[in-house]
Amino acid sequence: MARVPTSKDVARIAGVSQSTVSYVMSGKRPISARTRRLVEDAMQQLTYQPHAGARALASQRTNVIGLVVPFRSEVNAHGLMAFVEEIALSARAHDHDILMVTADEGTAGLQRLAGRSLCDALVMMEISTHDVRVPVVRALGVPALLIGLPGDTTGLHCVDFDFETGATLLVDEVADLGHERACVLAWPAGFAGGDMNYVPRFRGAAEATARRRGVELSWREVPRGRENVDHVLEEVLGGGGTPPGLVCTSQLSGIVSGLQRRGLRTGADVDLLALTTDAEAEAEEVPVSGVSTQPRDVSRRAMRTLFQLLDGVPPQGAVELVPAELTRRSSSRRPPQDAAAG
Amino acid sequence: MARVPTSKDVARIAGVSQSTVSYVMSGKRPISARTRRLVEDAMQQLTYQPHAGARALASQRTNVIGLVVPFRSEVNAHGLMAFVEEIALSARAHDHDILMVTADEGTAGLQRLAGRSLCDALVMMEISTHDVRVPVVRALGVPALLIGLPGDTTGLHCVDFDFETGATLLVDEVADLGHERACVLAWPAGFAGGDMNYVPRFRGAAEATARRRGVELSWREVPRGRENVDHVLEEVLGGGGTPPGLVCTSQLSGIVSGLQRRGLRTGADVDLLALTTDAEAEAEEVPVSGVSTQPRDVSRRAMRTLFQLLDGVPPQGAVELVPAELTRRSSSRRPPQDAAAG
DNA sequence: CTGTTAGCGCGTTCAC
DNA sequence: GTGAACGCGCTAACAG
Repeated sequence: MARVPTSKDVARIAGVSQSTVSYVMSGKRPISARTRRLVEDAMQQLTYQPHAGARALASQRTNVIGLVVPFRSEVNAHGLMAFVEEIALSARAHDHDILMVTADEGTAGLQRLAGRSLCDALVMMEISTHDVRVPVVRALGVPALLIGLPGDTTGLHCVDFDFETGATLLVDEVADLGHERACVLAWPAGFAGGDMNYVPRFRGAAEATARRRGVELSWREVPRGRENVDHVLEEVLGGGGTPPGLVCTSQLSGIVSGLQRRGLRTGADVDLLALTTDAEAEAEEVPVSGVSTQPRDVSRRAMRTLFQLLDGVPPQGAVELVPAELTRRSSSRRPPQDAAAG
Repeated sequence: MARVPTSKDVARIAGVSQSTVSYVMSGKRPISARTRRLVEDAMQQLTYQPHAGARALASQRTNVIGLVVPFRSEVNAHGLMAFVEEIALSARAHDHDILMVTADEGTAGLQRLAGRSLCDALVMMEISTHDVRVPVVRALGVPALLIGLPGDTTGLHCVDFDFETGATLLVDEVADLGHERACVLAWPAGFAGGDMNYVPRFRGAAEATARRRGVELSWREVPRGRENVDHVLEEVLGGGGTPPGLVCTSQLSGIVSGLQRRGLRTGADVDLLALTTDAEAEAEEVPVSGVSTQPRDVSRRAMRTLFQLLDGVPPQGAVELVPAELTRRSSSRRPPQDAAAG
């Protein structure tokens, strides 16, 4: 464990002054080719790396992004991992690192990260309508980016998936398939604390579209557990007659199993669409059609605007929605040409 | 965005010197009750928090642990999240934070974290037998803790699950159930890079136990995908007669579905045991018996010894294995009393 | 028990 | 185009 080389060592070996080394690194001043080579060679030779603490102290910038991770989230683990990985990758692409705090630290985590100057900016996910952390970040005055929409977005920067358009696409597809009835197998009542506003956003758009298309829409919350799934499916499908077009927003695999138990093949006996990630949709034995919530896209956009903020680019909008797209796989029939075109 | 208060401000308001403030915080010197109150009141009043960079510069300690996360891992996402969350929680319990780097940064990430003094120690997961990162951490001389065992553990500290005992428990259970044949539905050939030594460790112990118990053991690698699962199950179960006791080490849900497709009920028509996490085992419709790899336990032990290292406690052993336990759920019958006792 | 002082390693004015 | 000098906020010897 030999002593770590400092910029002073580099300067000595290169035969220049310490500040010259600094300018070679930052590029904030023109440096002659010869001097630059001398310095860079010295750095290589020593495998020099700047001390993060010293740099943070002098420059007031840590090159670290604080990320609040909701481990106890009810959304699927794969989706969460996708968010986090993509955020980490984006950060590295901008020469930043990620300091991770768990969401269950609540506001204390935020105050620590900001107050101790552990990071330059914050990223938070799973924002609820009345999220207690929101007023805190606002007051903190730290650059922040929220993934999800709080009720009041004033003074904030948010990125979220466009659930409204997602709902529209899904219900439109059900209508295009000729169904007179649609059923949304929806998030259970207390899902993720019961205060996620994408639920009413999705529902509002779904109902509006159903009205527009003359489709009868029923909204069924599906509690966890096999019995509950079976019970809801019995209510929805037990009456006989043509089953309604199904739109599933959570617990996809549980519902797919439930349909299997009833002897229904998705894409043949019943049309199933889902709001979920591509990965989850494709993991089912019969790949599921529907709208992807695109966690990676959302993360990328979030980080893009976050770095614009850090670079002093004037923010163009407080709220950014990632557009929804419908992907047809095998769990639903293909609509007739004319309907699809309409 | 007013100026952040410093310890100098605290000192001025408390009417003491800056170093006294420092000693109140660190407790490295006895402080009179009166002075302590003065200082703490001033801190409260200013909502003072020490500057992490400045502290790191002066103390040579960052209070940050670097964590290398293998996002692209083939092990299940839930298990990975459990590891990471538990590590984050343990870190906070010791007043440390987690700096996260992705495993695909390779050795570059390690050198950056260590070279720039971004953290005091490293935690790495998914260590393979000839992991290229291992010689690097060794050379770096940074306190490190590996979750998993490299081929050569000299000079390192490792924590892993006790796969040998796990295998023994599983095969013993199959024997206790009266089976003359056992079949391990094993990791596919190139799993996680094909160099994870828990595979041969598990296999060796499984085969030794089978020999000891007079059970005929077959080892079948199960490649991904429904067709592959079905194909292997056909080979294993197609011959008619009593099916062998099944031990599954990966792709549990795919295999459970495959058994379902063959009309076999686990726990009745066939005994199924698994090596997996409790969460995954209990997520199946018929909860699966077997041995849990205990990601949270492994993480906790890892962090415990890591902090002992950081606190200068002499390390008691280079390799620590988390003991295996068998949990009986519904996917396998209960062995007769006398056998279980044996 | 407390205050004084000298760094920690780097960024950034100034002079040259 | 370059170097000397100061400050960032905190810790830890050294005095008293």
